[in-house]
Amino acid sequence: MEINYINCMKRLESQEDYLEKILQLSQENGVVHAIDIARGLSFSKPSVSIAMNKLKEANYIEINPKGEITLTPSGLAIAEKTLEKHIILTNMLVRLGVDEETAKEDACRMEHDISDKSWEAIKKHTELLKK
Amino acid sequence: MEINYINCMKRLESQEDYLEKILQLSQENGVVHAIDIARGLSFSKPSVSIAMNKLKEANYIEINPKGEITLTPSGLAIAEKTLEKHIILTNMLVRLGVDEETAKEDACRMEHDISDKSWEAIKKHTELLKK
DNA sequence: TATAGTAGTTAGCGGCAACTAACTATTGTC
DNA sequence: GACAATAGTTAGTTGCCGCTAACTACTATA
Repeated sequence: MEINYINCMKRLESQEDYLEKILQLSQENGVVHAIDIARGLSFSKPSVSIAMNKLKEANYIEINPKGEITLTPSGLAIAEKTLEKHIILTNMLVRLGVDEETAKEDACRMEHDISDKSWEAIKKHTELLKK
Repeated sequence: MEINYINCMKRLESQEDYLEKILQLSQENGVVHAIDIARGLSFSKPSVSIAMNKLKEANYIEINPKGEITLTPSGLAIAEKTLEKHIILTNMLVRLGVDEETAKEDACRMEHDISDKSWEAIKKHTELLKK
């Protein structure tokens, strides 16, 4: 098999992790502060502070004067897709016989690597399986 | 679903890429030099030179005075596993309807993220499919 | 009201892994 | 033998993304 190594580069996956966490926290608690993200991801406050500024610059989140963080439509789109990937990949692995712990860890990394094209194919397949 | 973000950290994936490429080149051409790797991965010579020293330090490769690079048993083990993941993941995606180009690109990233446990499960599943 | 705790920021650091520029050493050809 | 091409190395840079230390600002309580 011929293997093409070009375009193997990772996208900015830390951003996806942050956005996914913001979505998850907003679903659980409503309001999201930087400190919640730091606790949720086990990162330091400065790491989160800097990451939030980058996400704001990229127009993925908004931060009001109270420090409340909300996803913009484009940020929400990424967060939802990433979270969905996380959940479905975990389920896929569990169905294959992988223990939940390991499945979650692997899904957490793989969720950043799957192109939209492959993602659509996987989703279609899991929907077929449900029937 | 409860999601655990701890232990989401990547392993050293550039090393796996290098080892995989060395195996592939040795299968194709026999002898492998740093320059072949640089061309194969579209990396600069210095990048490869430094990476080779690290792989040598880690006892994954040996480099003779002529500059010929060979995999040690431990390096070969990683290379074979990574290459196998690459191929099987690509095939999986293609079977799901993803075009070959995209499948290869995605497999190239995902191959580094799958734990041994999940990998065994995936392999078992693909072997079942063959029957 | 003084003091302590909480949230967020700024400055500076370290590891990883790519890069360019510029060097050395070897090989091969006229 | 000289000169060019090829292979590899060294030095220094960049970007990403964590970190700690130390600061500010707000809040809440004795």
